[in-house]
Amino acid sequence: MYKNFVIRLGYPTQNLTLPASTNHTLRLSNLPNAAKVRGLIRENIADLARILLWNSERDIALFRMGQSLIPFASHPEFPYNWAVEHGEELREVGEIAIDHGIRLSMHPGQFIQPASPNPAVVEHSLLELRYVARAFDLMHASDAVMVLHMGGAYGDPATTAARFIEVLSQEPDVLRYLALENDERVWSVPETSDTAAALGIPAIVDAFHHGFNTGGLTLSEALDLALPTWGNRRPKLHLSSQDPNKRPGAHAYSISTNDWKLLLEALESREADIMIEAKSKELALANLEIR
DNA sequence: AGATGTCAAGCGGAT
DNA sequence: ATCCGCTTGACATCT
Repeated sequence: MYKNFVIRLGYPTQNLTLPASTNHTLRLSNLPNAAKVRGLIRENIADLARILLWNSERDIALFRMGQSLIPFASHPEFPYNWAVEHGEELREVGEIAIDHGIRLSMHPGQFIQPASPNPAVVEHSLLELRYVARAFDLMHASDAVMVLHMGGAYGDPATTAARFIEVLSQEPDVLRYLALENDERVWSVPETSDTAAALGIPAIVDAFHHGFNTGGLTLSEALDLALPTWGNRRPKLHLSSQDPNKRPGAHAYSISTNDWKLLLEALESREADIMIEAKSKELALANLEIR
């Protein structure tokens, strides 16, 4: 049914209307309390199921799960084998997504630095990426996307990009889901697209970040470069708007009409899955006219 | 009871 | 040289 839409929309982490969150977590000091951890994970999975059903009733075809779906999943002190104990629950919630044609994603955060010169940071980062791949596997989420920034450049972007490629080329399980997103300071679309191409994976254009760090490209040119990296998969994009009362780069409550119009114009008739990153989460989708 | 500050992790940039 | 922001919920500690 969703194939009828050229543009599909989604939102991250939580639903304010229900309300429901896939990002319930706990303090590290409480991690030894396995009963507490189990309960939180079941709460995240139950809320994910509620969100997926809510989305399906409104033809919302994308959802980004919270990175704490399994809190501290990659931490060495995690108290039990989460993939075994929650495997069936993850399979069941994954089936809801499949049944309703909803594409899932996750977005490991700023501490994930696979190109770090520090081997310990690289290893922690890989553990986190493998957690995401494992969760997707257990959910049978074959079209899911693991969205990642390339992290620091350590004063030498070319060498760092080469190291990023070298490290991740050893991670076939991660590469099946991984996509590289441009950021507002360090890595622009031409750089993420080149790195992604070298790894045989796609690049996500974040239209808002692109405005701060264009790499010399218009938005339209950036899309021309990144969209083909998706091959025959539906391309993913990110969109957000500037909060007028906060520092440059801060996400607004909703999407400005102009930003939406500019992205649609740059896309022309091409299809895309657009993740809407707004403080008002699912509420921000209501004003966006899709084709 | 309610408000506040801190919590695993790493970067780049502002000051 | 130090600090802040990235994002959000949990929760220890305070009033």
